Amino acid sequence: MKIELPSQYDPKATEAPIYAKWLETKAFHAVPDERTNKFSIVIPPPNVTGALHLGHAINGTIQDILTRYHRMLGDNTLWMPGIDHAGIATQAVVEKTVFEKEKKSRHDLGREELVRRIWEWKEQFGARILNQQAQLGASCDWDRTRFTLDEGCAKAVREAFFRMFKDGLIFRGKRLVNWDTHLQTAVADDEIYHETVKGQMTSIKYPVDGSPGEYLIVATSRPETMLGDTAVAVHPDDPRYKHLHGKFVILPLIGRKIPVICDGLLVDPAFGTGVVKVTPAHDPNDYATGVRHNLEQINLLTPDGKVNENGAGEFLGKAYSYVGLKFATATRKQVLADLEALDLIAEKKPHEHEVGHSDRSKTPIEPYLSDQWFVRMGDGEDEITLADGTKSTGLAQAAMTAVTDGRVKITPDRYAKGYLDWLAKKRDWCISRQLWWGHRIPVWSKTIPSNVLTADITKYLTGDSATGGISKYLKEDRRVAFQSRKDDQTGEVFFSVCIGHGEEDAEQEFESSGFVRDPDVLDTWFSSALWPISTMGWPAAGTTSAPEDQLLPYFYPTSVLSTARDILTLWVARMVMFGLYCQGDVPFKNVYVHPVIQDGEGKIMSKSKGNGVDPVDIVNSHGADAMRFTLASMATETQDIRMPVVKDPKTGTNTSPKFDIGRNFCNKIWNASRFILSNIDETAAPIDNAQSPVSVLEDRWILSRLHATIHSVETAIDSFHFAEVAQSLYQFFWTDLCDWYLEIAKARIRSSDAVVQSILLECLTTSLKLLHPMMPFITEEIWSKLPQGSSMLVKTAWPQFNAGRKDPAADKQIAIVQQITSAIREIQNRYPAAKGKDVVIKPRTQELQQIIEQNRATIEVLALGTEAHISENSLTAAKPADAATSVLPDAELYIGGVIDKNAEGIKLKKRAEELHKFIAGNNAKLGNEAFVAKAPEKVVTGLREQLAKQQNELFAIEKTLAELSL
RNA sequence: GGGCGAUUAGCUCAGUUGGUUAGAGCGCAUGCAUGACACGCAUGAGGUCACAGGUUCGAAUCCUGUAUCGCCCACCA
Repeated sequence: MKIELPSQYDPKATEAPIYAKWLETKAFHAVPDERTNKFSIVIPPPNVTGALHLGHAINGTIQDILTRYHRMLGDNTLWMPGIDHAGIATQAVVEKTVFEKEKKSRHDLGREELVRRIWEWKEQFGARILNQQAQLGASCDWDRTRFTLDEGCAKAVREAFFRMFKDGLIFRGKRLVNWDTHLQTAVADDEIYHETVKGQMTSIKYPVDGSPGEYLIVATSRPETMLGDTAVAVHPDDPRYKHLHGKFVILPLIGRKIPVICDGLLVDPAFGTGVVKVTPAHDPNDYATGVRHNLEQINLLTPDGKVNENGAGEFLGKAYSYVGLKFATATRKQVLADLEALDLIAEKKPHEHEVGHSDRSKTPIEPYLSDQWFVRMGDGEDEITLADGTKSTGLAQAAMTAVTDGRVKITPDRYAKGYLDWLAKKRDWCISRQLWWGHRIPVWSKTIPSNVLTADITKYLTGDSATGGISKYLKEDRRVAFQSRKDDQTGEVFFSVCIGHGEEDAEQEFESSGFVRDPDVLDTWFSSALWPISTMGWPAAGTTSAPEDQLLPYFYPTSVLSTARDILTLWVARMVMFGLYCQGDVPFKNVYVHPVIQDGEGKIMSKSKGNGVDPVDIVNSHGADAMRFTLASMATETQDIRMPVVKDPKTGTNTSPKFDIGRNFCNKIWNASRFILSNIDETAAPIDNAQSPVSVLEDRWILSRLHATIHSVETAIDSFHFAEVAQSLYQFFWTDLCDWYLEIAKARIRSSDAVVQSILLECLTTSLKLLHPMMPFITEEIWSKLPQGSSMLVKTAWPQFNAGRKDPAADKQIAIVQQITSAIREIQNRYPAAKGKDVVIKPRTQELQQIIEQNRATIEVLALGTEAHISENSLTAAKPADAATSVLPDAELYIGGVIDKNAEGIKLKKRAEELHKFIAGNNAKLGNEAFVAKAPEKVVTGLREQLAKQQNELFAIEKTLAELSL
C-alpha cells in the first residue's frame, strides 16, 4: 500500500524514457485552435555547424521554463525550433573538411558540387545541436523544425527580397568590402580578427601645385595606398592651411594633380600634421570622404592582391610603375624606396597598429571596392509603406518606433538604448556575400552599352519581339521588378531584374536573353531576419484551411524572444524591421536578454581558450534538471555572470561546482518525495485547495508558505526573474517543507494521520507542478509514482493561487517556534552537557508566553527530543543555578547546571558590546529632532520598539553577567 | 575613442520606490550515522557594501569624480 522509490535519483536512467514519453504523447505539439490565450516562442536558430555551449543551455532553459509554464497555464503554446544555415561558418567548415580529406579547394569542386557537399554535411550533422537541446529537456514542437535554407524559408526570402527590390529598399551600390586576397572572396566583419603589427608611420611630402618648394606633409602607415590618392584633406578651420583651400597638390610617383579639400569629419587638426591623404578605394573613412566630395575612386588591386594598371604614372619626368607587385609588401617597399630617392619622406617612426586578418586564410585583409546589394535603412525623407498600410520614414525608423512606443518591450530595459542607438545611425545594410552557401540573390543583370539611349533600353533588351522572350515580363504586370543604374564614368547602364516568387520560369527566359544571375548569396542575417514569419508560413499564411497555413495569423506576433545581447542589433532589430515591413506587425512583444556566462576569471568562455563547459558533459555528470536549475538560478538581472570552471578529475572535462547545487537539490526533491510517498495511503488525496478548512497550526503555515510561493513564482516568471523563481522554490521546498514542516509533522506522519497525508500530498503535487518548468524530468518521474491519476505532469494544469491560504498569524507563530527552537539548539551546541536537559523559558510578554505554551510540544519535538522538556514557561521564571543563557529580544532561555562561566561571559560580553553600539546609534537618531520630524512615523515607532528591545536585552545580559560576577 | 554594465562574506550572487541590526548558496569551523536524504542534519564564525567627495534627518541604494574589471560598437590618417 505504501509507495516505495529507490534511494537515489538516477537522471541517466530517467531522462531518456521520460522524454520519449513526451514525444510519444505529442505533448509539445501545438495546433491552432479556438483558444484565444496563446503563447509562442521562436528559438534563436543555432548555427548548423555549432556545438551546444552554455549560452544555448541557459537560453534553452529560459525558453523552456516559459514554454512549459504557459503550457500548464492552459495557453496554446508553441515553441518553434530550427537551425540556421550560417553562411560563411558552414561553408568554411565543409571546405576545410574537403580540403583535409581530398586536398581539393572549392574551386576544384565547383559551385554546384560544393553546395551539394554542404547539404550532405547538413543532413548528417545538422540535427545534432537540436538533439542536444532535446537532451536538456527542451519542449520544442519538433514536428515543426525548420531550417533557414529550407523551401519555406527560401520562399519567404525570395518574396521579401522582391518586395523590397520593387519598393527600392534594396539597391546596388559600391562598397568597400573586406577582401581576402588569398581566398579571393569578401569576408564578413565578424570573420575578421585583429592583430597588432609593428609597422612604421611614414610622413610623405606632397608638392603643392604652383608653389615650388612648398609641401603638404601627410602621415600614413600604408604608404602604398598613396598610389590611389585622389585628394588630400585639411580641416576647414585650420589656419595653417587656409591659403591652400581650392589649391592642388601633385601626387608623387603618379604625378596626378589632386585637390586639397576641406573636411571637418575626416580631419582632426590636432592629430599629426593636420593633413590627411584620401584614398577612397582603399579605406572606409576615405571612401565616405570621397562620397561627400565626389572624388574619383581609383582601385589599385587585382583580386589576388596585386597592383593593377592604375598603379603607374610619371613624376618629375620619370616613369614609375608598380603594376603586378604584391600590394602591402613589395609595393610598399618600392614606394618607400622611390620616395626616399626623391627625398620626399619627412619622417619615419615606429608605429603599432591593428591589422585585420581573415579568420579563414590568416592573411591580412584588404579593403576592396566592389558592387554590392544593400538594404536601405532610411534617411528620414522618403517614406515607405509597411505591410499594415502605415507609413514610416524608413525601416530603421519603423523598428525604433516599435520599441519607443512599447509594442516591443526589451527586458532588462537598459538594452533598449543600444538597440535604438544602432538603428539611429541608419547605416545601409550590405546584404550580398561572396559565398556559395546561402540564399542566392534573385537578381539577373545585363550591362547595356553606353550608346543605347535610355528610352530605347526596352527595345534593346527585347529585340524585335513584342511578345516573345522576356518582353512579356518587361511589359506586363508580372512579379518581376527592374532597376537600372548608369555608371557615371563609363556611361554603361547596369540593368537588373529581380524575379519574384512564382515567376521562376522567367529565369530561363532572361538567361537566354543574356542576363546573368548575380553570383552572390545573401547575408545569413537576411533569412534570420525573416525567421519569425518564415517559420510560420509567410507569405502564404492564412490562405487555406490547412493547419500549417494558420500558424501566422494564430501565433504571430510571438510572445517572447529570448536572446543574448550581442545579436540585439544584428538579429533582433532586423527581425523587427522585416516583421513590420512584411507582415505589418512586430515579430514579438517581449525581448528578454539573458546574461552571458563567463568563466571564474570573468573571461568569455570559448573553444579556443578551452575554458568552456560543455552542457552535454554536465547532463552526463549531474543530470539535465540539475544543470537547468543551476543555470536558472544564475539568470539574474546582471549582464555577465561568472561560473568558476574546474577540471572534473574523473572525466578530465571542464565542469563547475555550481552544478552541485542543482544536483543536491534534485536529490533533496527525490528523497523528500520518497519519504512522503512511503508514508501515505493509497486512498490519500491532496487537500482541496479552495475549500477545506485547515486547523492545525503547522498545516496552516505550510499552506500559507506554499501559496506565497505559487504567487512569487508566477510574478517572477512573468517578469523574467528566473533566479528568483529558483530561489523561492529552493527556499520553500528545502527550508520550509523539508527542514521545518516534515520535522514538525513527523509524529503525525508516523501515526498515519489522514489530515497530514492530505497536506503532504498537496505540498508535493503542487511543488512538482511549480518545479516542473525548471526541472521537468525529475518532477515528471516522481509524478508518475503518485497514487492518483495517470496523466502526465507536462500537461497538468498549473496550481491555482489562493490568497485565502495565506495566513500571517500562522506565519508569525511558526517564526517564533523556529526562533525558540534554534536558540535551544544553539545552547546545546555550545554546551554539549545541555543535551537532554530541561529548558526554562522566560518570555517578556503575555502574548509570547501564550504562543510558546501553545507550541510547547512542537518545540520539544524539534529541539529536545523525548528525554527533556520545557520545564517552565512564565513571565516570572527564575533562572536555574549555573544556567547557560540565551537572550532573545523578547525572551530569555535557560538550561541549568551546564555553565562554563568564561565561555558564557565571552559570548555575552560580545553581544553586549554590539547592543551598546546599536543603542547608541538609535538614541542618536531618535534624539535628532529633524529625524523625528521628517521620517515616516512607521520608521520612528519601529525604531523606538527596536530600541526598547535592545535595552531589555542589554539589561538582561548585564544582569546575567553580574550574577556570574564577570 | 564611444556606449553599457560590474565592484556587497574566501567564492558565486541577491538586496524591490533611500528607512528598524545588509541576505542566500557554496566553501570554512564544530557536533551528529537521528527510520527520506552525508548530494544529509544542527549550530557557528565571517562584511568600513571598491575609493574620494556631495545631496539628505537618514545612503549598499541618489549625484559627481577616481580606480580596477568585463562586454558591445567604432577604430584613427
